[in-house]
Amino acid sequence: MGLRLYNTMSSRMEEFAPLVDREVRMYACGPTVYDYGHIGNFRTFIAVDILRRYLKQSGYAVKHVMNITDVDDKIIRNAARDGVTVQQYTAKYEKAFLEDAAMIGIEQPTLVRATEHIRQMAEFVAKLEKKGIAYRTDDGSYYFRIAKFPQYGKLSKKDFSGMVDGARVDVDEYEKDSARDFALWKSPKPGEASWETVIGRGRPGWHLECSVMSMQELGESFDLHAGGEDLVFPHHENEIAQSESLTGKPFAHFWFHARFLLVEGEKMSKSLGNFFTLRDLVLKGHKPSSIRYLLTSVPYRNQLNFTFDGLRQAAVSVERLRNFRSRLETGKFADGSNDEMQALGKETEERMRAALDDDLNTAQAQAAIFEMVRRANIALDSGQLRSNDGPGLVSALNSFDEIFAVLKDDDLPKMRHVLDWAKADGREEQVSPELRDLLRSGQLPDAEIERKISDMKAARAARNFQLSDSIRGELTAAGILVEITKNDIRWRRK
RNA sequence: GGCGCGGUACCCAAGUGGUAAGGGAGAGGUCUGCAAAACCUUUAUGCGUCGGUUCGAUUCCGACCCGCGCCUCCA
Repeated sequence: MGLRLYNTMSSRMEEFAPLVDREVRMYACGPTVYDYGHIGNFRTFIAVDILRRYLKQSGYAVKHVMNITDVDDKIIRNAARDGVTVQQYTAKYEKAFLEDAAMIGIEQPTLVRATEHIRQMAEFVAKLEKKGIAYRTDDGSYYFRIAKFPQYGKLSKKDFSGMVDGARVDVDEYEKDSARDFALWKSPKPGEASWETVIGRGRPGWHLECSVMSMQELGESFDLHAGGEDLVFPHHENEIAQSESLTGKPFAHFWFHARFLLVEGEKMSKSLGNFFTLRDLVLKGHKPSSIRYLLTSVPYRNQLNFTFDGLRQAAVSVERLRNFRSRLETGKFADGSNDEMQALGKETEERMRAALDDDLNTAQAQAAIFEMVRRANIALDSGQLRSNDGPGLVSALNSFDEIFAVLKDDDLPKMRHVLDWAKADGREEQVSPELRDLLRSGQLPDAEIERKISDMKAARAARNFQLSDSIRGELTAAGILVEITKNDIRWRRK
C-alpha cells in the first residue's frame, strides 16, 4: 500500500511511483514577490508542504524545488514607478514571504530565482527558435508556435484542433501568427527593466522560467509538478509545450493542483473586503498554528471555506491536542502496560497512514488522532493508562506532527515578530487588542511564574484557597492559564 | 457558451451501494473547595430538489435548482 495521488494529467487517482526508486524530484510554482502573501497563496504552499512532509515520512529522499518569480510585468512596472531596481523592489517581499512561510510551518524547499536564470532562459528560446518552434516578431519579442505542439491542451483538456493556423490575428501591440501563441520573451519597454542576451534585449515570459529552472534543477523528466489550480491553464500547459517540444521527453509525470479557498463563502478579493494576508490575521490576534491547522483541515482538492469562526475552532482543536500531549508528558502513571493502549498508538499510526495514502486525506488523519486522544483520555481519567503506554501514544502524536506541525507551542514569539514588523512598518493601528492581550502573557518570565505557582501550592497546602485563588487571578490576568490537577499545578501561556 | 468541481446536523467537515468519521458550538451530567482540563449523554430515520436503476441509494444514472473554479500571466 503506497501513496495514491490525483494526477491532473490523467484526471484520475494513480499510484505514486517516482522515476528513481526512493527518490522524489518535485517542483512547485512559488510566489511572485510583488506584495505580501495572502492566505490563498498559503493554502497551496501548505498543501505542497504536506505532500513533501508525507513523502519524507514515507521514506523518500525529496528534492523539492520552488521558484521565486522576481521578475514579471507587475514587478517591473512597480519598480519603475517607485524608481528602484527590480531587485530592490522584490527583496522586501521575498524576505517577507520566507518569514511567513516559516511562521506557518512550511519547510523551505530549494529556492531558485528567475532573475538568476535570464541567460539560460534566453538560450532556451534560442534553441526553440532553431527548431522552428519559437519565432521572433518585429519588435523583438518571441512567441511559441502552438501549431508545432499538437498535444497542446492535454493537461487542461482543451481542444485546440479546430484552430486555424496561419490566420493572422490582430492582438493590439503584438503581431502573433496565432492568437493562442504565447510570449516566451518580451521586447523591452522604455524606462523598464530589461536584460541583454543572445536573443536580444528584453525580459522573460512567465511560463519560460519554470520550464528552464525545473529542468535545470531536476532534469528533463521529473516526478511531480505542483501549483494552484489556476495554473493548470495556461501556465502549466505552456510549460509542458515548451519543455516537451524542446526535449521530446515527458516533462513532469504527476501534476498536483490545490483547489482555491473561499473566504466566508466568497472568492477572496480586495473589492469584497475579504482579502487577508497572513500578517493581517496575526495582527488580528490569530495564531499561526490555528491558521495552519485550518488550512490543513480540508483535503487539498476540496474547496475550503476560510472563516473566522473556523479559525477560532481550529485554535481550540490545536489546544486540545497540546493539552493531551502535556497530560501524557507530565502525568505520573502506575507501572506496567495496558494492551488496549499499546494497540491504540499503532492503530492510529496505521489509520493516519491509510488516510494520507489516499490522496492526502488530511481530514481523516485528523479524525484518527482525535479518536486516539479521546480514548487515551478516558484511560487517563480512569487510571488505566500505564507508564509503558505513553511512548506509543507520543510516537503517534509525533507522526501526526511531522505532517501537521502544530503541536510545538511557539506561536507567541512568532506573533511578537509580526507585531515588531507592524510597528516598524507604520501599521500600528492595525494591531488588534486581542494580539496585544495575547502577547502580554509572554511578558512574565518563567521563573516569576514558577515562583507564583509555588506560592499557590503553599497556600493550598495550608487550605488558604482565598490566597491561592487570588494568585491564580493575577496569573490569569497576565495571560497565564493555570490548571490544578490531582497532585500538581500545571500552567501554560494563553 | 465550452470544460470541471461541489451542495452532508447550529457551524466547519470526512465518507460509503446495506443503513451517517472527526472537530467546534449549545444543553444536561461526572470529577473538583472553586476554576481549568478531561470524560459521559444529547443535537441528521437524514446526506440540495424531483425522478430512475436496485432486494436496498446519501452513495450509481438523468433532469432541475443553488454555489464555486478555469477558459490571455490571480495560489
